[in-house]
This record gives sequence, C-alpha cells and structure tokens, in this order.
Amino acid sequence: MKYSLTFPKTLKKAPSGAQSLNHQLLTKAGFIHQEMAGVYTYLPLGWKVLDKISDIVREEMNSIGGQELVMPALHPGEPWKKTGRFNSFDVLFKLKGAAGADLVLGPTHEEIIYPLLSEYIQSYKDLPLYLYQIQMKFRNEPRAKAGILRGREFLMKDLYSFHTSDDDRDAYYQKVREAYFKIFKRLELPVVKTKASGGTFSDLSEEFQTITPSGEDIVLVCKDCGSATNREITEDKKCLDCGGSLKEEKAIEVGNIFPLKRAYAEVFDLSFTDKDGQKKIVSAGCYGLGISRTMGAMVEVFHDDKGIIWPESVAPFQVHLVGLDGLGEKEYKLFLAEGIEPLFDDRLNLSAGEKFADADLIGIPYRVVVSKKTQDKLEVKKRSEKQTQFVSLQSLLEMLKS
RNA sequence: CGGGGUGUAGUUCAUCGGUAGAACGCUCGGUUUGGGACCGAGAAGCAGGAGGUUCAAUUCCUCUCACCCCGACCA
Repeated sequence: MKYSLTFPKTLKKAPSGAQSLNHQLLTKAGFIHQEMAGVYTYLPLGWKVLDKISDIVREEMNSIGGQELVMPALHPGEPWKKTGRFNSFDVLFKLKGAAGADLVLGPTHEEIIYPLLSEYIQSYKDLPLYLYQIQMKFRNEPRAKAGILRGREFLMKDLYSFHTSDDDRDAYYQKVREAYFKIFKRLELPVVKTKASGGTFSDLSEEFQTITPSGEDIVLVCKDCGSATNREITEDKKCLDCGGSLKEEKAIEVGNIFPLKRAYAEVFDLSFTDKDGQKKIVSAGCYGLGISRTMGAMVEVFHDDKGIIWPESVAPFQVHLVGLDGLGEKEYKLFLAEGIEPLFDDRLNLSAGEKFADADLIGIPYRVVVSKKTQDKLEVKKRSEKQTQFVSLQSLLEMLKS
C-alpha cells in the first residue's frame, strides 16, 4: 500500500478526549476513530490488525476442531426472557422491533446457540460439537473507558463446545486452554492464566490476563509457582497451590474460559439420545477472547514515547518502506513481487524527519529507507531497536522470511 | 449510577461581559529534503444545545446533551 493513498494520515495531536494510551496512539497513528464513548470505527490500518489477530485465533480454533459460523448481533427477546437474563443481565442493550417486539443486541450468544442446537442435536453421534464466531458484541457499559479496552461495542471471538459428558467437556476445556496459550504466544503477548469467578456462567473460570499498569483487573500472582488468582475471588495472601507469597498486579483480561453450568441446556432442552437409549442433557463450555481488547492491550504493552511497536505477527504491514529523494518505487514493486507486505511512504515534499516520525508512530516492525545515500543497499532498522544497518535486498528478504 | 473536570476553526488551545485569536493541519505560489523544514498569500467559527440576567453573553446563572477522569458496576 502506498501511504499517499492510505486513509487517514497520522495526527500530530490526539483529540483531548483520548486520554488512555491505546486510544491516543491508535488515534494518532490512524488505526481507530472514536464515534462515542466506547464505540469506535476501525480504520483501514486498525482493521488490518484486527484481521491478523482474528486469523491467528481462527487457525488455532480450527486446529482444535472448531467450526466457524456467524450468529446474528440482533437477537429476539424471547430466549433472553426464557433464561431470565432479559432482566438480570444489567448491561443488555434492549430495543423494539417494528411490531413492538422486544429485541436485544447480543452481548454473548447462549440465547441463540442453545435454541439453534436444540433443533439439530438428536443423538450422541451429533456430539461433540465445537462452534465459534468472531463478531461485534454489545454491552451497555455504565462507564465505557480506556479506549478500546472497555467498549460498548467490541470484537470478540466466542467458542461454544457441546459434549455428551462432563468428562469429555473437561478434556476439551484443557485443549482450549492450550490453544489459548498458543494464540497468545503467536501474538507475542504475555499472559498469565488466572483463576476467577464464573459469573452467571459457572462457579469458576480461568482468565487470560496481560499484566500491565493500565489494567483494570487486579490479579494476585505467586512469586514462587507463577499461578495467579483474580482478587475478586480471594482474600488470601498465600498461594493456593504452593503457599508462596502473592504479588498484586494490574492486568487486562483478554480471554476467559468457562466450563458451563447445565442451566442453559436445561432451559432450552438441549439434549440427546445416548447409546443406551436414554435422553440426556448436553454438557457445554464457552470460551471468549476479546479481539479488539487484545489489540488495545498490545498497544498498552508494546510502545515507546514515539509510538506503537507491533509484534510481527499482527503488524498491519511487514515493512515500512520510507522513500526519500523521490526513490523507493522500484523496491516497493520488488517487495510486492516477493510477497512481502510493504507500506510505502511515497509522499513527496515531505521532510525525512516527518516520515520517520510517522513510521515510529505507526509501529511497523521493519523500517526500510531508500535514498540517494543508501545507493544499492537498503537501510534497515527494526522498530524495537535503535541501530540501523545497510543490507542488500536479498539479505533483507531472508531476514523477513526467517 | 455517585463525585469531579472539559465543551471556542479539521485538531490542540487562548480570549473570560463590548460581538473571535494563535499554533498545527488544509489550499495556492516559491525555496527546501536524513529526525515532525522555510517564506509569502489564502480558506476555515450559530463559541455543544435551550432558556435566563444584561444596553450588550463565548464570558455570569439555570437546565440539558456530549466527552474524559475517580469510584460503584463489569456475562
């Protein structure tokens, strides 16, 4: 992509409403635009990042048998009344249909997927089943805040698993936990698995928390064994696992996995006929991962005073090609031909300093400068490092493909 | 939802009773080109909205809306 054609360009100052770090940097760099409290447009660069995060999540969900579908964001009110959550789910967006029917904007999808499956699941042969989606969720937060960390509309992956027994559900739960670790490893985002309450879903759950000062959760991390517990469920000063001393850390919850209660399956009569001819209730689990929140958490963790420092796994482009002295077109075409994703700053009449400042702000992992000075070499600098080096195109390609 | 703060040009801010100003950005012309260049010219504003006080309101008062922060809440 040529930067001269990219919408929009960087801003020198973030709007005064952008207070949190992720909001400021993502806005200045042109990744997001706030529409109202907790609601954002994801601009082309921002959407590319969400897409890359989503792709990694998709691959790992698929690798544990997940099948992707998309359920509606607009829900009938009836199933929500059936579970009681029409009134008990305090951040539920409610609206009216044309004929006056109660409707709901989906904050989660048990009320859709259980009735759906109850139509299709008949036999133990239909199970287990793992279905997931990546979709905008809606929660009427009394106080949306911290940029895209806590929105009223946000992109989330939700996986639902359905089993013939709790044992099978528990075994799959372990697999999902492992898949989550793989996802965050590929995203290069450090997380600690944290014991937490299950809310209305289950007695206990496990959260994936990214430790950072801007987090709004407080987790107690054991200095000895590394196990962590959300402060919401313990007053203990000692680790439940090993007795070691605990340290309080602020953290952002980027994922949460629940072994579900049977309540929803019972309400919607999600049952199957087992081998013995008996009707049995399905055992389920649900597993969330905040895609847009993860993007925000990454900015909170990966930045310096000049801008964002994206991990290679999710950067909107692999290479930020800075053309000086009107050069760079040739290299841009070569990158494209080699399957490298370049963002080419082809703008004329702009000082080098301004282009460098933009490159630092946008945070693409490799900056490649082409100018009169570089001659037949390329000047390469990693965003995360200070030093530059002059290399041939060939060795740069090797660097990028390794 | 309680407490606090802020709404003025696209953006950041100034003016704080006498009818609007800068910087950045933008447009045009020219000079520049390795860390947010320079000169000149220009466009750009119902001062969030409604009401009130006043000869006069962006400025003071009331209400309202929006955003931000702290707290409560957070499947």
